[in-house]
Amino acid sequence: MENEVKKMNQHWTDIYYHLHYPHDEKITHQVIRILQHVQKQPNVGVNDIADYINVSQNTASEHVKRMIDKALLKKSRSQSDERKVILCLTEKGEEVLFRNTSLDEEKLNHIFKSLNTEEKELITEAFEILGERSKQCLSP
Amino acid sequence: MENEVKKMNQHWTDIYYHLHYPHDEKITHQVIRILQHVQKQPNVGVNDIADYINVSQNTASEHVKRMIDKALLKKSRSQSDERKVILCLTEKGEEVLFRNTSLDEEKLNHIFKSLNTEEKELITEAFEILGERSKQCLSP
DNA sequence: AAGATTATATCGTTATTTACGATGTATTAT
DNA sequence: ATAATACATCGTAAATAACGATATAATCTT
Repeated sequence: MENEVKKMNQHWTDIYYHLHYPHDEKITHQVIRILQHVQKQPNVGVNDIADYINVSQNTASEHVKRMIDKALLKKSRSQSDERKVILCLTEKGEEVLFRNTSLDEEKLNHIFKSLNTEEKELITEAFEILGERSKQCLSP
Repeated sequence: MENEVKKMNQHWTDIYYHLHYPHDEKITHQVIRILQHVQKQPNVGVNDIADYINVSQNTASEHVKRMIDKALLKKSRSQSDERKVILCLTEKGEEVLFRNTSLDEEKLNHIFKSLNTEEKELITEAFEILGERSKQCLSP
């Protein structure tokens, strides 16, 4: 059981290493993590980011500012509370996040073409199950 | 088919978002990528890194220097050619890479416990297949 | 053996990033 | 009216990242 998990992680990192996009942009982990958080959680504000990446509020604010300057994020205010900022990804933000966390669709397609129907179904279903179950874990 | 791939990427990012370790260290993408490359490829030297992350040779050399200072990498020289540096990960390097690219074993274990035997086998096999096939793609 | 090539290292420099404490400014709550 | 909340900005400090130029040592070529 323990072992299954370790092997799976082995495959997980192999898959990412071989199938990720060539990420040529110079981007930090913090920025990626902010993009992820904004994409996956609703109504993320500056303080949520500070908590999530574990920095002070002003630092988070500056991250957000820089990311808006780079057109990765858009900012609006909550209707119910005008103090609160609501962030969302710009198209560019989506794209940068995609290129830095997803698998290369071309390569994936290539692999899928080499699989038989049974294997394809197997993989599709495995990811469906794991994707759903992961959401039920406590959010990070 | 195209659609299968897109859905899979959706699950891929969901899984990572929900199951990654809380990475508290401030680390750049470049450093992670260097760690990955050194771990997954044999006999990586300074120039290999420069090519891989697309920077000039001196920049790569300085990355390596900083990473050695931080005890993420170890350096030795090739026996057959004393000019060539051979890099490998220190234990700390392995650990940092693990915490920044793998899935949280505890969370994975928790999920595995909630799966029935059939689902477990499904997932295990899916990752085995995908892990193997990904290695046959052209290396990045 | 001299010169060229290769692999890496170092230096000087520049720009950007990252983070924090302190302080300021709206907006909402009491 | 005052306090609390959510965010923004300023000043500052340290680290990072990148490059061109130059240096060094090992290996290859002729």
